[in-house]
Amino acid sequence: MKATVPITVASLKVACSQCNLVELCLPFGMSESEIDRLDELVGARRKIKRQQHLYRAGDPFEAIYAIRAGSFKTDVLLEDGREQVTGFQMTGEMLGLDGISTEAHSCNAIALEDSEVCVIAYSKLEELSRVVEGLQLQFHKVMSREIVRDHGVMTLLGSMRAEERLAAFLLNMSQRFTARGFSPAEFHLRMTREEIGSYLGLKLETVSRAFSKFQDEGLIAVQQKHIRILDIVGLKRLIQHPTPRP
Amino acid sequence: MKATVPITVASLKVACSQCNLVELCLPFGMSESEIDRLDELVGARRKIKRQQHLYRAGDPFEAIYAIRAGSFKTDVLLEDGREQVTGFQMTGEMLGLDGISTEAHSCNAIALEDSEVCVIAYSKLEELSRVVEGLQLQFHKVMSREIVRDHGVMTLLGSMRAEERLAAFLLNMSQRFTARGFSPAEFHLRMTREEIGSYLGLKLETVSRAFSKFQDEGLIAVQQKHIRILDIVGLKRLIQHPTPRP
DNA sequence: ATGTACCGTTGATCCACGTCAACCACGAAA
DNA sequence: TTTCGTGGTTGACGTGGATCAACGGTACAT
Repeated sequence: MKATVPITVASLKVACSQCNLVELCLPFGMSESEIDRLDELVGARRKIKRQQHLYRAGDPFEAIYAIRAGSFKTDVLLEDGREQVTGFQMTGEMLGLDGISTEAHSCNAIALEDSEVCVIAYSKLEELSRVVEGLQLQFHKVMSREIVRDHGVMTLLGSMRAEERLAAFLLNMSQRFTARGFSPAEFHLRMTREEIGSYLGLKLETVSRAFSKFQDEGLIAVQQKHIRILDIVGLKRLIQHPTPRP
Repeated sequence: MKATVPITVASLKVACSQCNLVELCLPFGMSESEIDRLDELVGARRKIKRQQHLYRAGDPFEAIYAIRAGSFKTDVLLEDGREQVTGFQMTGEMLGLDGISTEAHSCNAIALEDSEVCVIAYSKLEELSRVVEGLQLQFHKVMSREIVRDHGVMTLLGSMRAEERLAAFLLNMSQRFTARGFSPAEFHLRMTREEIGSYLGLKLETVSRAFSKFQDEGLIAVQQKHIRILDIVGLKRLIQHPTPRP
């Protein structure tokens, strides 16, 4: 029988020290005493319903966000209506780093499912990271990781063909689900084919066809948004050995 | 008549407070007294000859670099030999931010011409930015700006056609030369067609053809690496109104 | 001058992906 | 149950840019 946890104000408050995302989130690598101090940092949680915006391009920048539950996409809208998805974010990942440079957000963050974020006031983060040893480094690492990730996407968009892109995307998702304790081989995508396509620089039809092709070749089993990876080695091979060359 | 500056050890030492790149570089937005303290930060200059590496992917990360003179490209090499140029950097811009996340560099930085950088030990930067008010914020802004820039490139690679990409590239170069006090309309590209192509996700032939087309249309005058922009409005129009749509 | 190596230009052809269009699957609402 | 809307699949066809190939210009060494 399960113990009932009494609902108190204290238990509703966010506490990094209590959060089971520690090893994915900002506190990673910090000592216990440091993490205790982090609890001052996170002001509030905020719930965002599916399809709603966490922030929009142009919004004044005040805070960054750590995803506590759920997932998001970030995108940029061009004047002529074209949309570019710049990333998909899952639990433990940060949102809003783009806003620091101009003190206004430069993209939209939209929940792919009902989600919850920890609100981290940037002013407090600055303040605290001057004092708490590991926080400064960890925050810099988070930003740097975002830059490295973006370079990876640029490589994908700049030099890979459609099937390689999708294979890379699936392997990346698998790896991130694994890091969160889910199955590496079976997962549920929260985004549409069109959003995947936008992210990968492809049309939704091309994404769909590539999914079907992978299925025909026995690499994966697809049923709508549900994916089962049957041959992870085969997918990796697709990326390393593109089209046979002279 | 110009006064002769005596060459002493002191005058050879780098000094942010003396550097005329202040408004482009890390010290931007900092007070005079803050900038004075920055002088402790920059340990040494380093000269890099054309085509030589400032750092390579895999090198242990110890410092970031501010470009004092010259220009660089950064690139990622895929196992199969494909190269993706992830950026071109000019004076006042930062290099090496990618290394923080894993404590090793994740790309190569190669000089496009004989160049000189200021070496900023990362440990010192961390230390000093805990104390100096404006340095922490400015450094975060530099990283954030890199993220925003990368999103811009992702948009370009993911949703623009060849000529739009080249137009965006030229306008970006023009704007950066302008910020450095050079002509907005006439400049010298330091990179080859192949490098531009790699950056824009195009083959060098396509880049060359797009240059020729722009020239035929009277938008620019090209002579090898020398570019003159004749119709900046026309170039901007190219980006905002892509192919006429239904 | 003369060779040589790299870089850039241009043309001819090909093909991966976009476009257009029809249809199907699933879930929510009536 | 039917209806409706959104999202996904599949086919037929067109095209933008890749590929292949030849040639021209420039810079630098001899």
